[in-house]
Amino acid sequence: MIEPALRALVEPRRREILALIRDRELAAGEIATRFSVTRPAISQHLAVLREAGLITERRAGTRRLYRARPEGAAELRTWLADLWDDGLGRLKDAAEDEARADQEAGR
Amino acid sequence: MIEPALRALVEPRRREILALIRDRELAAGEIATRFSVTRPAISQHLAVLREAGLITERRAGTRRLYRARPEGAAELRTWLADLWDDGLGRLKDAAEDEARADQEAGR
DNA sequence: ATGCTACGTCAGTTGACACTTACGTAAGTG
DNA sequence: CACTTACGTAAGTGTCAACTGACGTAGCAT
Repeated sequence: MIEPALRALVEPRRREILALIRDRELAAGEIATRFSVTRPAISQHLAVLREAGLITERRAGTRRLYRARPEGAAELRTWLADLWDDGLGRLKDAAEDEARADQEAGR
Repeated sequence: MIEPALRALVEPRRREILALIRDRELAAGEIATRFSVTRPAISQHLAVLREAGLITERRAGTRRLYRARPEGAAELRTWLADLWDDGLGRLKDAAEDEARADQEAGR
């Protein structure tokens, strides 16, 4: 399930949206005014972020308030950690490889 | 510079490639045989991963050996941590500046 | 009911991306 | 030298994602 999150975070505007609603709630329209794209575009971005589990939606009257969802990033972070940090000797091995590569390159 | 890394990781095959060369070196051709796509496709994936700083390339004769580069993920992980855990709002302000600049530029 | 506000959604266009085939190239082998 | 191996690169194609403009809808007030 990390794929939707990664795909959501690739878009620069979606990352900016996340930063905007990281520690304060904002309505869709308020978010849209901060960007140069049209309001429907922001609405679609919010849908992508919501389906990725990265934000929460709360309805208040005619408005919809959004906020970043911290748990959404947890899965992504553990996946990222597993991909590289698993096991202990990997960094050492990589360093040895680089040393060997430098040597063979005649540096 | 997190954008190239994110863009590289969105592709499922590139993530599989990374997992393959996480703790062992592999030649481009050997990697290609593990997938159903053609060898040039894998070569293009490797170029994307290399430009994102996620892998290292080492030439040995006519072959090119690839391996995951642990440091490549460090930047991505700190960015991910800052996006949610940073209590000071520095990243948020930066994003707002970007959004405002984007808007004022009329993009 | 009428009107207004703050949204989401649909339809269509454009640009980016992954893929294929064909070609070019550097390093080793007879 | 020619020949093969192990690659990267170029050109073209199909697909998907982001955008715009038009439309539909829920909530509130008059």
